[in-house]
Amino acid sequence: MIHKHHRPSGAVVFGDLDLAPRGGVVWHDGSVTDHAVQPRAERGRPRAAAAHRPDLSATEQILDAAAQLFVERGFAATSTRAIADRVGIRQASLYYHFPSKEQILKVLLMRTVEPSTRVAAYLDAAPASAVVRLAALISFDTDQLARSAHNLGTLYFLPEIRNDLLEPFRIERARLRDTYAALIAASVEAEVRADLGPAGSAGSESGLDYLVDVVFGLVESVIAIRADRPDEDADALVATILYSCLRVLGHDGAGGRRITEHARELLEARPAESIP
Amino acid sequence: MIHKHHRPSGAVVFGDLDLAPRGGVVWHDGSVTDHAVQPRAERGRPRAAAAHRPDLSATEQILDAAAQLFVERGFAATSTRAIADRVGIRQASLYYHFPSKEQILKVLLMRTVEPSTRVAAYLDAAPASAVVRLAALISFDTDQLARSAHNLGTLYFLPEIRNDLLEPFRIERARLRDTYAALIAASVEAEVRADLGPAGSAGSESGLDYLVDVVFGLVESVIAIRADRPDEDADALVATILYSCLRVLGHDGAGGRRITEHARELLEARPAESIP
DNA sequence: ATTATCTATAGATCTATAGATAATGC
DNA sequence: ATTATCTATAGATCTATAGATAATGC
Repeated sequence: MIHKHHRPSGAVVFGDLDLAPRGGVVWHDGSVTDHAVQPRAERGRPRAAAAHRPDLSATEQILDAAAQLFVERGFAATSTRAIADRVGIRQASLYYHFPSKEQILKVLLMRTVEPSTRVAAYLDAAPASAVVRLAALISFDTDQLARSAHNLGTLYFLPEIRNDLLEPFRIERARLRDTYAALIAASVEAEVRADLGPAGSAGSESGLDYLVDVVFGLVESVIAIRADRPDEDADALVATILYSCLRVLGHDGAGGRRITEHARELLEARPAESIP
Repeated sequence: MIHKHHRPSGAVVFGDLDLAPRGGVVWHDGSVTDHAVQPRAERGRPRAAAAHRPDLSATEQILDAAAQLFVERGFAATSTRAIADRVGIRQASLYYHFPSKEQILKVLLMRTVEPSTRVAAYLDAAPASAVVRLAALISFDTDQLARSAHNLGTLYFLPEIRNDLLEPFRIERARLRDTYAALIAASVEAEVRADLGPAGSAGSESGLDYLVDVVFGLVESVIAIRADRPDEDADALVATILYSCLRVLGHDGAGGRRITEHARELLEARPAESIP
């Protein structure tokens, strides 16, 4: 069954697809095709107040304001009024660009995870050993989280990510985790594998699964660290996390340094279409 | 200046101290002295519905219901109505036991962190090497988080923990982190210390600080892991996290196993007053 | 004519307080 | 008399929709 629902000022919800005329197209997977990231031309009724970020399109201004507020106060505690105030428009004007508050969150989440899944897809079949590809993924992913605009990774921890609307995000995220799992399985040193006990009675929980959890947790720890102390040196933090991941898997000393170096080269060598 | 404010049914806010007659005393640090954890006697007007958990005092019933909901939906998205419904009382009746929704969260947070700070205080001066004491702390703390009632550790990631009222909780947590930092500084193997570069130009950020972040992050990763897959084997997860922390600090192989074993003994040997 | 805003508001919350009430305890 | 509930409600939100309006574009 297809729902068609005309919005007051032209925005249309048609099946999975939400259209928002000027703001671009909000697809069912939450991505936005925005034809105007550049400063909005002076179409439509003028705003009551001047834009705070006139360098961005209205849609981008909303996403930016919402990102700050969702990170700072959480989703439920951020009113559409607060978002609009920060943008410099009236609360109701948000709904010309997005069909709901949830959709704003969805777009932010999809954008945040997309670069990592893209790089993960490239690394899945890249010409290097598993552990080097894993190191490249850890490095890219951690760096991404360490430098994201308003520490957007924080959004991953919002209780609202369990909302039905956000399933596409959770699926993307699970795919990323799968790539990690495959690379980790092929990267663990024999000594560590032995230490982890019941070596995976194929199917059920193996020691390896916990190791995947730990590495994934280590990568994401950058989010909480940034939240606690925003002024940390991103480079040093990212390096320490990669170093720690490699040690956990049994790669230390000169071996670890060689892997790190190759990972850096692999990332620099990747083709343009895998670069977000 | 002292504020005194009589609540409708006898609850009184007096300076920092909130009194709630039957529910016990809610102290300014958020702890509760509850004189009735046991099934509430049949005082007062009867409830419209039967209690779902008649084995607990009313205050404990509220804390339990709120814990579930805060973890599941977050703080802002949980209404006092929803908490009351789950307890089986009317929304307004909550306010006989707690002066505000924030206070409920505060009590939950203080209770969650208290056992770890208590053990940390004991380990600070316990008769064992720094690395063994650190391993004991990691083990206890992780285990605590892995087994808490409704994965209460999740509350640490709520955006609301920045509320002024919750400063005592943040202070407790910072003290715990300080213990970690001191023990880690004394536990890092020389090789790792050297790898971490600029060996701490006393005062500013040293490589060691990032290592503390990483270990703290590793311990807390148990929260996110439980949230993702609630059925994981807590023992195996805790063991893997401890194992990983030790490897990160340079303690692997037989040395690591020896530390783990001693840490277990140290925890079992601790005096009764440090046992929550 | 199209676009992007605006004003106004319906309807549904939500927190906390006021004060009544139905038990038990003394 | 004390305790622990209840009913009722004030007042402040908050999301989303309806429809008017002030620009530009053709």
